[in-house]
Amino acid sequence: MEKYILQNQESFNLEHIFECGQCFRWNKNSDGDYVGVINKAVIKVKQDKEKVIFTGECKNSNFKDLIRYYFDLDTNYSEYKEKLSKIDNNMKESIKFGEGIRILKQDLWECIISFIISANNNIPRIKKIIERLSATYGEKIEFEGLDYYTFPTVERLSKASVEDLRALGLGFRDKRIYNTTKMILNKEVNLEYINKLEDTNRMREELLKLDGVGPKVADCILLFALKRLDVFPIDVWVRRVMNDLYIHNEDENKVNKNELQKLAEDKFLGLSGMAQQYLFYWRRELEKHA
DNA sequence: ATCCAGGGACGCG
DNA sequence: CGCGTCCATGGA
Repeated sequence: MEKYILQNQESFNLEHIFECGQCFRWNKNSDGDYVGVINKAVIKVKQDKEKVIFTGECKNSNFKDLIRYYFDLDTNYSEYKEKLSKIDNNMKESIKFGEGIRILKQDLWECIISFIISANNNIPRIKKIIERLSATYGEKIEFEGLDYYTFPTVERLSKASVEDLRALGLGFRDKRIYNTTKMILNKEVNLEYINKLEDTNRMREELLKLDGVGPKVADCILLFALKRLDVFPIDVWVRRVMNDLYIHNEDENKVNKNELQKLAEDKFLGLSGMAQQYLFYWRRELEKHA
């Protein structure tokens, strides 16, 4: 059993990190700890007061390095928060609410499949589908007496037929997952190449070739797997909160997407992805508890 | 029953 | 190009 402890880590709150919509495979247990799977490692995270304790099984890589990389611990989020807080009171409020958010560095392949599944779907169901996908095509790992599953590899998932996928409850997304898996397998779209690209728009261009990846899904992948903080994924929640705060259109559904994209770009100065996370979490949590 | 969910593909003008 | 429509599924 590996162990790593953080003391007085700035900007780190488990609820904020795991409930802000960026990831789907972390679940809170009865003790309030979160357990999740990163690559081939099952990790448990416990937070009390000024301490964060990571424990887990990790065979293929250095435990501490994996944690520091995945949780983006070498980035100072206080600087982001300071910059964004200066913009207006809305940002100040949303950051106060989600002060412990960090952008996880998620695996590109897993992120692509996960967000294709997210299309016209809700978060609890997205999580269930990804679990079924992992339990069926992933690798079983035992941890503290429970079974966990790695996210399936490209090779493994490529063995699934459209019908196999449909049986997992994917709905109309079955064909998209099937096609995208094939395109990645045969390097029609090369993930290693995308990972090496510098330019955000070149990256997006490549991602948009994949079946089921449109503007919103591409931006989520850019933000959550490729660390592009200058993108602004617009979903129903972001549209809602942006309309409430800045646009005040009678019908939020009629807010023009391009206009909204430009507004975010101008307002959030290269940190629109961070702003999007604070706003999304803030608006969605308030609605939950309303 | 009807609506909605972290949208995208497709066809049309 | 911009816009409407359809797409499976399950929970509210």
